[in-house]
Amino acid sequence: MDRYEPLKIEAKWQEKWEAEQPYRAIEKSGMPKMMLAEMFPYPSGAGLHVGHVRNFTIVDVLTRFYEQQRMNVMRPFGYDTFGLPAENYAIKTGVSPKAATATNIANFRKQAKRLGFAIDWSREINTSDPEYYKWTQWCFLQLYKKGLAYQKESYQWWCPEDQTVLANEQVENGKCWRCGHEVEKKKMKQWFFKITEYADELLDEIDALDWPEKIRTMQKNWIGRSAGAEIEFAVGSRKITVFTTRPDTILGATFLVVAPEYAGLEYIVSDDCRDAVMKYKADALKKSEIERQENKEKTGVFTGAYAINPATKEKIPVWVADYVLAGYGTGAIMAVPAYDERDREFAEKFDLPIVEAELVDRDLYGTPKVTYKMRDWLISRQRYWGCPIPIAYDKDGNPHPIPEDQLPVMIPEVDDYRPDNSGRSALAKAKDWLKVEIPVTDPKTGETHMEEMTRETDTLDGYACSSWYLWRYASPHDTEYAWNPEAIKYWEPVDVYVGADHAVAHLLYVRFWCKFFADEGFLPFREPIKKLIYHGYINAPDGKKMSKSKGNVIDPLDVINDGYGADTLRTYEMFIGPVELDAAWDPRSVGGVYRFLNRCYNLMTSALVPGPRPSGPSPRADGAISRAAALRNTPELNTDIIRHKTIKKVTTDIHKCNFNTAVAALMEYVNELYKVGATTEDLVVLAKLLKPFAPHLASEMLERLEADDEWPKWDEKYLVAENVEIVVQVNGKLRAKLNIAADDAADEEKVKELAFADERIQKYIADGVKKAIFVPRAKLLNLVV
RNA sequence: GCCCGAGUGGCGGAAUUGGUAUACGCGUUCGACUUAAAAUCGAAUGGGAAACCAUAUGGGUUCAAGUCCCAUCUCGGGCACCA
Repeated sequence: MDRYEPLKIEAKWQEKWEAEQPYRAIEKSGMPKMMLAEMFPYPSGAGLHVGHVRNFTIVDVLTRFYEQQRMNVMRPFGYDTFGLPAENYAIKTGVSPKAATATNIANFRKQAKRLGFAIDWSREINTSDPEYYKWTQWCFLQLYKKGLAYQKESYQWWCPEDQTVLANEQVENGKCWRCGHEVEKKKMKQWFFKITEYADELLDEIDALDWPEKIRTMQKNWIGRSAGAEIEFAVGSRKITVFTTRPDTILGATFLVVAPEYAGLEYIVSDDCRDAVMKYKADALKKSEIERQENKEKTGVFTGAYAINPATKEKIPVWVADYVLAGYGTGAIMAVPAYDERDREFAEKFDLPIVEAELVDRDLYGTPKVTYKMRDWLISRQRYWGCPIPIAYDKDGNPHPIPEDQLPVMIPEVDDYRPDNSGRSALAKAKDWLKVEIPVTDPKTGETHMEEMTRETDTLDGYACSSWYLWRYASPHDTEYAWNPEAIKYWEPVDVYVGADHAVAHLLYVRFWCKFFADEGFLPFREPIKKLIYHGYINAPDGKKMSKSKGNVIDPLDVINDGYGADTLRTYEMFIGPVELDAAWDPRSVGGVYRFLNRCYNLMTSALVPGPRPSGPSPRADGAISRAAALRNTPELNTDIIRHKTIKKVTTDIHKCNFNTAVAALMEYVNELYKVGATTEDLVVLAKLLKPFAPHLASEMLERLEADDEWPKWDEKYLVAENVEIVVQVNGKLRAKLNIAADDAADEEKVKELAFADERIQKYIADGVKKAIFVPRAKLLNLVV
């Protein structure tokens, strides 16, 4: 007996796809293009997890859906390979990050192929490949040339465990996003990208994007624009400039507060207060972010200095307190305890005056100023396994860019991957590599000579590598350009981008780089991603996060190899719930999806067997199929209506990314076909609609049915039934359903006549009907008694 | 604390502009097939004997409310001294 054996079918089709590579994307002018991508994975040693499968399957369903509609589709694939896990593994085992990465990529590729994704494998990229990071360095140099990559000495987040600085976006609740260790503040000279240059545009254009509101709100909050004013307060011969959003409250400003890290603090502090202020500053710097958050009790000390309020001309004291943040505004505020809750709390604690003053004109004493919460993006990392920053220093310590023709700056081979104790990465251990000859032009004579310099030993934040990879997909092997201008013009921006993480960091950085490279004339668009699908996580059956330590991890490859196959896994993960919500894995529901695919297969085989239906018991298909077969071809029971209804439902559901209800509609269709019998046309349509979810089974069905996979169209004429059901309510309650001819259903008088004559209705309307509301659109009649 | 989002059967979840609540799947029960089990197929499945009552709770608007309005409770997410 022919039965559904997913592992056999899937092996057959995967072999065929491997040999034929049918998903190559080729530019075809005049043909509408559709480019789709997932947030490329970090290939860990553990292999694919169920979350990857959800992510990649969403992209695959859409890819196949558009491909079947004969759009010119590109669905590339790549690996985000720099980062701490590979480096820490190297420190522990001595296996080089390069070798470990190669092994992990091979495993990921194999597993992705086992899931049957419609990937153009010729467009595979890897951020730690020198052919790739050469261009990451090129991007850095473009930003450097325009002053958007710069060095600054300031207090930075430092992770003592990973021995590296971190960007603001990589500190979560005062802890390192990678290892969870508490972070500290450390004063260091570091490289930054000037993302704040684009703060306004990043904010203003976000609402025009087809992105989930949640992400747009998070980005807006992160950028955090506030309009206010800067006001100068004289302090002896010096001055303190404060930022305020309420310059109109200046008459109530009874003291100033500066942050502990405030740059001019040591110059204004009086001698008798100096010890107390310096001690307070030292304590504040030592405090971890966690401690600062836990203790919101106001603390602070008087500096001994007084400022002149420019509005009242009164002398007001200057305090230092850690509730004022060094990095925001000017690091100094005018405290108006009558209007600001925090200032009031501080004033009450330290017995400072609170004055309920009148408001003044906003522009009277200050200059208008817009401030952002977002800071510039700190990109230096004191780690080995990253993209080297293409910079060298002369003997005076001045930075010089590595000339573009010397790229890539290769990562040197070392024996020990540990950072050295001086706060430098392991790159510092490659003594020969450190020395480099850089051409220097004398500004006076215009002559160029070579000068020996020392290379930068910091590497770039991995987010830099992922800030441009979507463009590399357009021309992944180009040796002349980071992205080929013609290819980028055809394929991009990305039409659909799918992911579950990086709401602010990555998704803000790609927008920033896009705007910069558009300004430089390298990109013909200013937003890189048209539509973003942000899907939920898949949790363990107990609803908790899957984790190795809890032992509740579901391995997708186990699900496949248990006999369910990739089609069941894929379809299940689309059926699991609304795409944007988290879902809990349910092993029994996986079985339900398997049964559904099995029913699809049996429907086909029983229809394809010529002659009388198989009789008697059989392993998978028996009586009901026979009955369905017996009903087939009986003209009264044609399936045109349900077929067209299903085409419409599945098509519109996929457009709306309602994958769970699309699968439900297919299940409903199969259930119907089991009852009334399937025509060949029904089976072909079923296979076509099923293909995005279960491509192996669907391909097998289409082959046996000798049909192509072109997406079917529905015809509205089949959706208009000859008879319709009219709902009759009495006082809003369902009392009867009338099955009447479609022509009569639009006729109010006719419907009423039939309803009044219906015995189920008569008993409710014996005392007369006050009002009758007929809604043809809803096919509903409501009688008010 | 502030800003969003969500509360629907035993469970995951469906329900155009307000218009038949509970699609689909799981689970459960019964039946067919089988020596038996599994698998498969079929039937039933919100509660209640019924009238009726049910979409977190209490009000409101409406001929009609899961959907709109007000209040309350619970859960989830984001931000968190941003002046």
